[in-house]
Amino acid sequence: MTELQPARGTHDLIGEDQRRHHHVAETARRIAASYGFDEWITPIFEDTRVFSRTLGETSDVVMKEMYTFEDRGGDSVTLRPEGTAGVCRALVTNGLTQSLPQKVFYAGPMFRYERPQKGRYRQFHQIGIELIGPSEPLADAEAIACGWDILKALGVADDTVLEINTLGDKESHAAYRDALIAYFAAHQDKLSKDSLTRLERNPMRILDSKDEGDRSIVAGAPTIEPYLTEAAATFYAQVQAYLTGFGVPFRKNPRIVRGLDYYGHTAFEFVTSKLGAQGTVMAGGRYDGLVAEMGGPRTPAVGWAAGIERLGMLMDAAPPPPAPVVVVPIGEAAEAAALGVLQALRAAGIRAEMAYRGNLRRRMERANKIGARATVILGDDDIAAGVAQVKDLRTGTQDAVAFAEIAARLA
RNA sequence: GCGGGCGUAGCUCAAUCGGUAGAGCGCCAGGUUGUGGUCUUGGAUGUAGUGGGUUCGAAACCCAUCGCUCGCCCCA
Repeated sequence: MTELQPARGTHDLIGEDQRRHHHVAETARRIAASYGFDEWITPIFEDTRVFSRTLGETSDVVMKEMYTFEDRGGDSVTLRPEGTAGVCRALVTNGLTQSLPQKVFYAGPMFRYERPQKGRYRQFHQIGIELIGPSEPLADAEAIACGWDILKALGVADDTVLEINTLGDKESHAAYRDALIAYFAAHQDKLSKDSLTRLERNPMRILDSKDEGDRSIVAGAPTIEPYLTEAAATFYAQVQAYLTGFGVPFRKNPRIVRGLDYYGHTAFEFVTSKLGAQGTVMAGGRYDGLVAEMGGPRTPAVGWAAGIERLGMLMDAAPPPPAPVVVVPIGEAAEAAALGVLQALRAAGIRAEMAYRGNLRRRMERANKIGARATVILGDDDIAAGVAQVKDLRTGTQDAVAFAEIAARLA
């Protein structure tokens, strides 16, 4: 490969791509702020243990998907594969476990070493929120409502459905897990090869197998509800009641699972059918066990994360940048006067550009091409008279405006 | 990590059976050196992803490699 290319799974965000990206992040930031979330900016790389600790031993495979390397001092660091672990680490290292609740919003790049697919990259970007402290089911519903509002504001809510499930508390979860293993073990002969290995290392994952044959077996598998303790069942019912109270439509999906131990109770995903196999657009749940694994006191928390690229692909179009005003001097003498006009426009908050080169016709063409809404044409006669020709490129009308009034005229 | 499809101009894409590469758009310049959009005339651009092989001859066939894409695995 002689020509330089972006590294595999990375991409440049330019033009429309950048605008979509920015619009997703800004919209999320604004709406999260209205819910009382403050933005945290945590490091893009962390001590590898920040992630390995939370991922536990399920994950000799998972470790292979992280960007982990030794720095020059011999310490193992990892480019963050997700946002929650870093936020929990920051909560602990900043002593904020004494100041709960903390309502955190974040946005930024994440890194996973995997095979790129539609909406799935090695460097990608996520937005997310974490509501740390409350153990009440109202917090779960509020986090979800915030996510729903963001999807609505982005115009993607119509193509998206919220699916919720409960993972129960420890007791419920253990009982359900045993029941599932017993069920699938009884159907071992009909399970796919992949699911047989799942049965060994991560039986819950059989529930979202994509294999045709597995699906019919999964269809008959037990759901968690009969195994819920009374407390867990009540919690789940309350989450649903609050969601209804917030006006968030949802569908129960007993097949939603989470791989790691620190998850419990609520698990949810916003799903679209418009992105092929990568249909989950926002996912989250309650993780009361994570802060403790980070070395802090046991602290309840709930949150979600969403891929900016995926949301950007679902959006109709990003709002276009404001149309500029172009200042067009005719001749060298006029250029000096044009600089003053240009800066006056900018000072008034108007997006203004200078037409650098070519004859008048060329400069007008240029202005038109970049989508200018108006041009301010400055000739020697005009300058002598203290005016400029302000031409509206949409209507084609043009008239002389005194220097001092140009900015107000174009505001 | 595994499997399918694809890779030709800045972009979107053509080219019969293997005979030495084209269109549209865009770009640049002129028609019009004080007025854009429409019109019109002309112009530039390709290491055919890369490397190897078969052949008198390869964009086309074969192998490898890189990248993109769709799916699987995984999904914190």
